Amino acid sequence: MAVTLKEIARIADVNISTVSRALNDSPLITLETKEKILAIAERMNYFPNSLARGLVSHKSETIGIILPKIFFLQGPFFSEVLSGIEQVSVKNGYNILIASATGKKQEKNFPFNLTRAKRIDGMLIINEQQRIRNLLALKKESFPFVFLNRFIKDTQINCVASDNVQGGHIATQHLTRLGHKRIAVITGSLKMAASHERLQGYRAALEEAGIPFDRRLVQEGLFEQGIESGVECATRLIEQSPLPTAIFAFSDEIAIGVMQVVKSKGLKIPEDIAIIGYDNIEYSAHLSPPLTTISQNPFTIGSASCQMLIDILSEKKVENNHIRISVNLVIRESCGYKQKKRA
Amino acid sequence: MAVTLKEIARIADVNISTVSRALNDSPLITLETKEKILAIAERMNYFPNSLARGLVSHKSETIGIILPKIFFLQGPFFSEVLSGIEQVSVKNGYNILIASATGKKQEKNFPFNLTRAKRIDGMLIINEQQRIRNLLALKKESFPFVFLNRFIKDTQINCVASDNVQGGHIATQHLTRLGHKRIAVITGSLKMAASHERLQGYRAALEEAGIPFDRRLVQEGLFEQGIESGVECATRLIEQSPLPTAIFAFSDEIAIGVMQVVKSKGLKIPEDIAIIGYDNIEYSAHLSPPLTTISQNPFTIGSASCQMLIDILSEKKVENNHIRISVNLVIRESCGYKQKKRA
DNA sequence: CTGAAAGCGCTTACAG
DNA sequence: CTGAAAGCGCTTACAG
Repeated sequence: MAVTLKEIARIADVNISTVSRALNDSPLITLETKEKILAIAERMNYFPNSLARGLVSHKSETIGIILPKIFFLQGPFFSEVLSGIEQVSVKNGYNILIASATGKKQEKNFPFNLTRAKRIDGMLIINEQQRIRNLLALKKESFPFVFLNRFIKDTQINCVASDNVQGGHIATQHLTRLGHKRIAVITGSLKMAASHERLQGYRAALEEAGIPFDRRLVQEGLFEQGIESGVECATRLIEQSPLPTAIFAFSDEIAIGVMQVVKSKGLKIPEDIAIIGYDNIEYSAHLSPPLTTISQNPFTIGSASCQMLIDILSEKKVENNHIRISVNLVIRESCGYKQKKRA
Repeated sequence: MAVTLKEIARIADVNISTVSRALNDSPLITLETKEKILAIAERMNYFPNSLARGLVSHKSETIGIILPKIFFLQGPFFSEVLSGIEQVSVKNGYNILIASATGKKQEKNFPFNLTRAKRIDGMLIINEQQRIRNLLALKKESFPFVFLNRFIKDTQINCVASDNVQGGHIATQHLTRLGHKRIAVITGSLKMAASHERLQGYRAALEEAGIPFDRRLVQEGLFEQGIESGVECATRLIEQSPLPTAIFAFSDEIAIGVMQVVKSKGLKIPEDIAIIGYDNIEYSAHLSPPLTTISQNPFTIGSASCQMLIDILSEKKVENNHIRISVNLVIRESCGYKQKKRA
């Protein structure tokens, strides 16, 4: 029923190894036989059984994407990362297998359930919480992988991540340059490396501007809570006196919550309080006032990590295995850039 | 190097077929030998080579997800669908392979490149534009698949989709019940079935309310353009006289654009013009005024379709192979529900 | 350049 | 209940 090498060999009246050579562009075959065989294969709609092929070649031509939790799939950030991965993988003839590390069984068996099943050639791990122990197990098996969205100190481990330190830095610098001195910050969970790194950039920028760090201006929010979290934290900040003159939110969604609180108190943005966000979500340009923010490049995180993995799989030299993806400052109106310039 | 049945058999001092039986819970084995073998397998961190297993069992335990374009990955809708698929597939021990139908080669070879490669057992096709011809080819190969997010008339083809007719209907009905007679509508591309179906619901609701259909109140927008498209179409609508008293946008993003235009003209929402959206994106609750909208259930679309496919793969009876996922009306303030009730 | 054979790591009838 | 053998559909040394 299924079209196999055997079937094609029978029709072409050659051995199956000859058919295999024709299909694999082997030099060990005359152009004539090759063309005859390819014509037959095409006519029969032949496609190789990738299981059989993989069993002998030890390659599946598939990249595994390891996700922490399903909820990570939500939000435009991950979608963009996935798009980047997808573009590079398709271009290089690789398939993508989504393997969530969710569930007790999966977690217990990770990574052997994946490395030994031979279904994937390498993996891209998107997992803030991934236990280092697991990564070392992978390393010991010398299974190719790239860790996304967070840097591991171990230089043996390949990483691609957004430059959060830079992001925290340029956002804060933008505010200090506009003359702000009391700059509050609303982080994501302090369990996440991203929060710490951005905070590090924030402190560096303060120091450069000669502004002492004030712990009371730091509120710990939650990325998952988004707007709600922004409302809560901003409410606490607004009770302080003197008021902060600027608030740096570690996500645009948090910033949206902040804007709601600030406006509801009758304060003007940016005149009374400047606000800067992080992520440049689509809606941020349509807020009132349009939100100044940091734009990450999730697509590039995806494409760069996938390219690195494919380079490793094809045994190309990888010059730099700790790639930091730059972020950009997107200036709109919530920090009053234009106004100050004119003044 | 790799742990195989052979290796385990050698250590347990039995034949590899006995090892296979132990691992596969076969009744043809004594509890004693089974336990001995399982202990060894666990200690050695054995996991079966899924390629070899699949080659003989003719099952890959993998579900393919076919996407039209990478850009489809963006937006919360698809992410939710994917989450639903993921939850059901993980629970049933299935992996997910993402196979984009993008690229000339892929498009030309679809679906044989997938069905014949034996990498997947069935597929979920998320593809508004997917050519019917391809679906028939799949059907002819009797390859299991479910078509998502659109209904195909052919009852032989399994479909799971949002009830767009219902959505168009209840949104419009909400407006007619509030007394509106001039209800404009901004669709998505009329090339998309979703637009037509919602329009069908819109017309049905008008008819029920005894309101004649007026072609001039229908503007064709573009889902991809979102806010921009809403701005454009609303601008055209606002030039009409008499003005529509309500605007039904086929996406929340379009509705956001509409709100901007309406406000910029000095018109009040909902007093001068009521606005209703579609999708219930996260931000819609935080607009001013909060947007009344239709919420779809993308997670359920994903989980229901995946369950249907798995039922088919496990040869369970599928009672209904055309599943329509209901939508809900989310009443907020942009149509002035509360106000009218009080008045 | 082509063919015959071995083998990738499994499962599953077939003997016993 | 266990083992020996065949076979899934390929690739790739080894002969010729």
